[in-house]
Amino acid sequence: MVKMVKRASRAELSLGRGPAKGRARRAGPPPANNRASKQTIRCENVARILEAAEAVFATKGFSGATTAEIATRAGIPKPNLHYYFRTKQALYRAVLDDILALWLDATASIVAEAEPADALRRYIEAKMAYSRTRPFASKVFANELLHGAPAVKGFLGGAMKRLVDDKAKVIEGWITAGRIAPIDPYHLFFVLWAATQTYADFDCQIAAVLGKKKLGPTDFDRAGETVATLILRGLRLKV
Amino acid sequence: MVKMVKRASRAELSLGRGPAKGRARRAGPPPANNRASKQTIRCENVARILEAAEAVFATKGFSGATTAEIATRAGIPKPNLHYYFRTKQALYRAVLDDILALWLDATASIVAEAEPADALRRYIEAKMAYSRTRPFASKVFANELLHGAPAVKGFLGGAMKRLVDDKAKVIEGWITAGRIAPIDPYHLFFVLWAATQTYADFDCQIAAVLGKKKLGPTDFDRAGETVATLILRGLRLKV
DNA sequence: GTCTATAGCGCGATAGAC
DNA sequence: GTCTATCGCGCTATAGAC
Repeated sequence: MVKMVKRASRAELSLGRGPAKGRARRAGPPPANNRASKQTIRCENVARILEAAEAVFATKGFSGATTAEIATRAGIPKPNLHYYFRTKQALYRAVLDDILALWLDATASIVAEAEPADALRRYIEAKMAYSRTRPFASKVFANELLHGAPAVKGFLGGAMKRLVDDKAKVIEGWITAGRIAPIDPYHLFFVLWAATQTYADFDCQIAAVLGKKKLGPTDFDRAGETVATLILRGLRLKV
Repeated sequence: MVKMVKRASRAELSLGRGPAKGRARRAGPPPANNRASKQTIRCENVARILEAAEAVFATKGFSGATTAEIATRAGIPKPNLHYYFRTKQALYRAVLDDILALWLDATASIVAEAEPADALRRYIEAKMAYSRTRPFASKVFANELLHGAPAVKGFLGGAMKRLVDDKAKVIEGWITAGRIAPIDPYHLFFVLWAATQTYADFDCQIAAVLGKKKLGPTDFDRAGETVATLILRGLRLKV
């Protein structure tokens, strides 16, 4: 199994969406004084490659994506891509690593002390916002899951399971306290994920059925409102 | 299976190859009538290829799938596959055609005269049953949508849109009659699709989070119960 | 660090004997 | 109708000049 590499340089890339979690910097050769511009170039190129790769992997899948297309989209020659990421597989892993961090963050509002209706509404809004602003991330993840999650199985059964176990306890606490109606907390999460991510993953189907060419902000607003209404009522909470 | 046989004859037509002379192939029941046995062999082979192709396309995606693997899984030599389906693309289209028919059938219970709670519960159970018994079909369709639905865009904006327009009117009728609480009928369908298909498409994620190796019948039962409960309560119906 | 040119090879598709 | 043997394209990845 390939070890995670080049994590350090990605910390400050993330395209300005949300605060980057503090990560250890690269433990490489000590930087000389006038390396600044070179490092900047490297960071910029890596960022552009990762952004291009996310888009191409999202629309073509892993096997359908070509390093040539990623390089073209990133505006760099193809061999340079292989200079920054030795293999297509390594580039894919790097893209996925970025996405996994996003996924863990979204549950932040689900805590025992919160008002259940507020917490769930905020969670749905946060997930729906990801679907709107980071559709490629959602699609790359969906594609990975569809094919059996070869690269993220460890994550799913590890960090992700622990997080959901934790949040499921919060939900159970709310049920025991009579603050929400009884429900299976795990399946509640599965439904929430599905209902929000479907607007990113299967946007073309939703747009086609709605008779539109593309989903717009109002579609996402209406979607979020519908999901929140169904779930809150479904837990016998005041909408 | 009946559908596959039907599709087989359609594939025969589209191939435009006339009947040719030859003899029986592998070991099996001796032919009572030359013509009939040839057709039987053709139907059987086409059915086996379609079944194998659905599984391989589901787990590998279109580009990740190889005709060699499909042929091996179907138990026939690779060139024979190209004899029945001239190109990989044509085989993929044939697999999709089978799946689209399934998708349209599922809404049968949603009719104005029905009791809303019964109709919706039956719909959820039907969709969940597809996720359990035809996971490959769901995955192939999901994969197609993820990549922008190049092969089924016409279907989505055509037959599928008309069907959903129709069923949405039924839902609206229920709302106007005060039989269910107000909701956007289109987004209700999107949530229902997402919540049920996620158990086929992303089964590995759900299994991993539940700490299991694979989803079993009881998982699907519990999932269906949770989805039905959330939706029925979400429409202020008695569970 | 950058990029041209190309090696190496897996894959879809076919020719042609049986 | 079946199957062996193979072709040629397009892809990942690299060697080596600048």
